[in-house]
Amino acid sequence: MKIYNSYTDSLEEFQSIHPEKVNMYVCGPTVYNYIHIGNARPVVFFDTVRRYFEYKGYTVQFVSNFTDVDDKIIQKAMEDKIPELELSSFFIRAFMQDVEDLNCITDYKKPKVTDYMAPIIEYIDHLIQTGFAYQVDGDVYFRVSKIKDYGVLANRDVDEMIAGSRIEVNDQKENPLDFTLWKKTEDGIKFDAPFSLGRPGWHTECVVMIDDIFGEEIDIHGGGMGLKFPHHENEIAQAEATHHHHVARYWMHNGLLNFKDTKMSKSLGNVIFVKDVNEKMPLRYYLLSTHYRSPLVFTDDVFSMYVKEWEKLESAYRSVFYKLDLADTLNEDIQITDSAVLAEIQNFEEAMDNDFNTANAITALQSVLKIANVNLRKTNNDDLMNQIIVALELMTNVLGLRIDVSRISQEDRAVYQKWLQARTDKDYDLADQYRKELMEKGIL
RNA sequence: GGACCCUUAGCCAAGUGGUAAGGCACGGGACUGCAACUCCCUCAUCGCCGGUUCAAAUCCGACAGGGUCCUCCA
Repeated sequence: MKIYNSYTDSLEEFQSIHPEKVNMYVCGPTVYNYIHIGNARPVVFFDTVRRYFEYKGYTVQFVSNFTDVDDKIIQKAMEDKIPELELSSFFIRAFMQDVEDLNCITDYKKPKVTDYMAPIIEYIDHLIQTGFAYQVDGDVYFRVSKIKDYGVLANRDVDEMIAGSRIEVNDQKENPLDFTLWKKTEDGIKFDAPFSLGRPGWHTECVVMIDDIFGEEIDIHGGGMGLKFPHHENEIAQAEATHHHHVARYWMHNGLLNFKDTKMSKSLGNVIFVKDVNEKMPLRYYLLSTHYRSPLVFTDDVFSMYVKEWEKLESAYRSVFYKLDLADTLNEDIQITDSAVLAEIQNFEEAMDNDFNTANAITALQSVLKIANVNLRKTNNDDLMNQIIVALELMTNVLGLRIDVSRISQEDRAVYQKWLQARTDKDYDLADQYRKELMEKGIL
């Protein structure tokens, strides 16, 4: 399979460091608010990446952090007059609820900055000892000039960045590009370190967590395009300083989500929270409808289109399922042998193998729906119908699209028989009554 | 000031040198007791201009429009 590596800006054949195993880390949220649908994009996408690797037979160790120490958290906590940890734990729970509602796998490791304070301090201290960092009046900065590859990930020329800077230079730094490892603070939660009473910078946590949990370079590091610079660049700089590798073999960055014509961001205030979107599966479907590296535009009209497509998927799947269930011929242990269905599974895998092209994978899914609908009214094709169910399940599992169906109860079966009988009797008033009941349950 | 990205039918979206996948909407049929669902058919020469090539949506250049980033902002 091929993955687009942001570090080299090219499509590369994926080769895991350890056979049959994928170690991946995705930058998680700073927990001071609910997440919006733009924040949900990497969450859903990298969950899908994980699912596909598992489908391919890999064991995936998936890690995603929570940044629970940060200026924004401190500020919000002060506004709300509650302790920082109370605020962050509230939004961690809210995040997990959203993640679960989006049908993401939730049993992954979720380290928090507050759990890693000692190793982070130790790590910063080590950088100072080795000359990669320096202290100025209680603050600690990373010495970027020591890293010769700095700027490779973000594809930036260091000299140009300095020349083009329009931001006021912090004259405490040796070099304007140096970034904060530790910040001496007056307000809010503070931690005791040899440098000062303060809090860590944002860029160190991921490196320390990855080192602690994986103990070596990992296969994949993911996150939003917006994190590429400076966050990921700085992670790499630190890893080069201490571990002499680039954190990950493959860096993956998803495109941002725009709301109408600008990006959706908390600071612009044009956000739609995940928790406020009722149609969670259509949301997931929408987020996967475009290749992950392309920008995605959200408007109500576009979203309603995906709500509709989702309903088509759901209704076709249910129709096939209930057809088999009513005939008592449901059999999900069947082998797929139908050439058309097999071809679509192959298309699906080829799409996913090609840098997780979920847009094309969805096309394969839709083709299976077509096969289902075309054959739904035919008889004596239970075998094919069962193969379709298996194929749909395979695809929707990889994409994380959950369709709720359950076996039809005895009572509903009776209603179904009565409906058929009433139609045979041409008693349409009665038939319509039964039909309404069955439709409300989604059986028809 | 600098770097990078995007522009495919009414809408969403694949496609990276060989004469435009798929979905939604529209229109025309079919099925149905009526309806819903579903099915069949129809629906674009790829922002604009110029260049390279036997051949370009796909490569190069200019222009227009949109977007992101440029030192503690996720």
